[in-house]
Amino acid sequence: MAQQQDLYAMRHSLAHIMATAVQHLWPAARFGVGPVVENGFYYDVDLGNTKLSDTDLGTIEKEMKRVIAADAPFVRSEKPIDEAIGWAKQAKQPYKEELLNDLKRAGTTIAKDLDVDELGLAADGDSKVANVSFYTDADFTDLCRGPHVTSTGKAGAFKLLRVSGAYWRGKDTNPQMQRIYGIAFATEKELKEHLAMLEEAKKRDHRRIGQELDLFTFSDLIGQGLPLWTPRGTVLRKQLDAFVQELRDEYGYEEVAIPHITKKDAYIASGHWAKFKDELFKITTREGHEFAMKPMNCPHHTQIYARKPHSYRELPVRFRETTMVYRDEQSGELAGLSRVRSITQDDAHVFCRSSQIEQEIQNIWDIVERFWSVFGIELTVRFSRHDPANGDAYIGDESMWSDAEAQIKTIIEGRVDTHYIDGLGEAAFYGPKIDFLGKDVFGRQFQASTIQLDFGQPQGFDLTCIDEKGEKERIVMIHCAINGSLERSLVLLIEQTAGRFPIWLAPEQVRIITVNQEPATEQFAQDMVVRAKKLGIRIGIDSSNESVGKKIRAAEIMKVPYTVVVGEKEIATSEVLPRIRKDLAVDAPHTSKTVDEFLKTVANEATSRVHLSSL
RNA sequence: GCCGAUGUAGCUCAGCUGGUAGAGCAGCGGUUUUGUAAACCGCGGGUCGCAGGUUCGAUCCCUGUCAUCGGCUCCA
Repeated sequence: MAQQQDLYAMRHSLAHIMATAVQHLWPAARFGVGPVVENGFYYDVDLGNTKLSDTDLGTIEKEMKRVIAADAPFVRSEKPIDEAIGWAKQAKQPYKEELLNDLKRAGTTIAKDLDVDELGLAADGDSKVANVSFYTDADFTDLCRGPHVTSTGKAGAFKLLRVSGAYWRGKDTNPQMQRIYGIAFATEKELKEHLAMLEEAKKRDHRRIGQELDLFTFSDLIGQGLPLWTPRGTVLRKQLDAFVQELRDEYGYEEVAIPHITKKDAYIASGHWAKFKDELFKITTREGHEFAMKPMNCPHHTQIYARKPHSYRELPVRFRETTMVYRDEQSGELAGLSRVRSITQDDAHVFCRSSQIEQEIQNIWDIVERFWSVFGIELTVRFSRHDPANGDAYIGDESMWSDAEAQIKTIIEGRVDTHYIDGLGEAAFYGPKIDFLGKDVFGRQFQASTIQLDFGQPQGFDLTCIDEKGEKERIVMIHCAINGSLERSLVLLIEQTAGRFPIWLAPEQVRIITVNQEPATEQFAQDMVVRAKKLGIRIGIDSSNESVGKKIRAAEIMKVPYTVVVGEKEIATSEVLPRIRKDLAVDAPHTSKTVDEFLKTVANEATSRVHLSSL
């Protein structure tokens, strides 16, 4: 614990040292905030027209090393708030001045967009700020609560990684500052280890593996954020989806199918038009009607529900469909498969009575758990609730929201106790959500599975059932996606496995390698393929005129689970000695089997959805 | 969309401050008939992302544009 605090102080101190260096190099620099983040720190600076590029990082690092070598002490001081504001004015630090003014006005129970750590609060929990604290090192003084190391020489090992734009206080209507990022550790050794780990992470990047294993591609001609799935990648998608369908079938979901466009009217009724009209791909027909590519499936599904009256006895009605939706995301947000414009949702909608909400959510959560546990992937639960301070962003009244959220909270706490993130302001505009967050190989978090409660669309589309008294009753909708999107699932899956997919997922499960090109060998291999295909095994042959060693290597690189070399020996004995991919071979010795035995084993494994081989 | 960086063969990359491009792997052809992570020889392949401009001449300099990467913002 003490060590963690030390590291925090080091990183925080490095942020100040970096600011010191920046001030030396660009005396007119105006500073924003400079907090500690995971593995390091950053500082937001405004250098006017000077734009930093990566080459400036070296210059800043050099100056930082000079500041560190001087080993200047960090000195704490305190000023009354008004005096502090005067200081900021005099020092020509408008951003600090703004923060101090906010602090004076709002006290310590400050607006949430203020970074508390960055403010020089002298006393915690006091609603009226009397004094604020400052830290000075060398010739740089900054508003800051601390703590810091005692002197600049004790700041530890660091490296500046990058510079990027960042809006002042996170608002895109504010001026953009330059954010300089660094990582820092107590020792050089730990720093090196972290850098090595980042290099390792790059090798698992789904974009790289997607290319190496030939899973998907992008084309400038087709467009940004529109992945094209190769035969191998398509196998992965189909298998994932089949798994979800299988799970959902157990819980009474029925498959439906809808067109990919719709009239704009559907989104006006759902409420999406008002909020998301700029993010729709719009289509104007030759007769001047406005259509849009569907950005979600709920309005379509509501109309399937609404085709006829429903008795309360039929409820819950559960529709599922895996289909693409299209969203015109801003170009700068697109990234590999984790953010795309054509999103494959394994979407489902439950139409039910209020009294059925809890059971339905529990069932969905069961599916989510059963799905992800097969891959050994643990997701973080987030309770995504509305922000009462931002009422305009949501439909419905406050009491509806607080009731729904209370219900969801009880469910969450019943399942994970306190192990969830409180997502204030993360709700959908129509209702609270339970989101399941995954992390990519670089630690970037994004939503995968999601369960969403919706009171808005049943109203917008006037969805009802006939209750026990023969009267119309307003129903509730639950939206859920287990994968979230197949694209995002594949990010998690590819990076988790580094492309070493379990057998049931592997695009190519068995590869036959011929020793020579004799007709008898070819024939033996072909026979094996025919038998394998009958068992539903995905099998390939490499009968190219290359050495066995080279062909083995090629199969290894493609992470094929089973490689079988066939030649005179196999023809003579009708037995094969399968080579098993290393990660699968842990508890599966390489032993000879007859061809039929071998293929049967593979076929069993291919349906069992277990990770490890039991051959 | 905003800030910064990058864009050379299918892939990974080289190309010295302007004189129209190279390597390895992959591919194709041949020799070889191969036994569990790279046989040997040869060949083809690039309007240097695209479009303008400057210049006698542009992969290299300038402008625009498209795409990728890292952040910011956004995410039904």
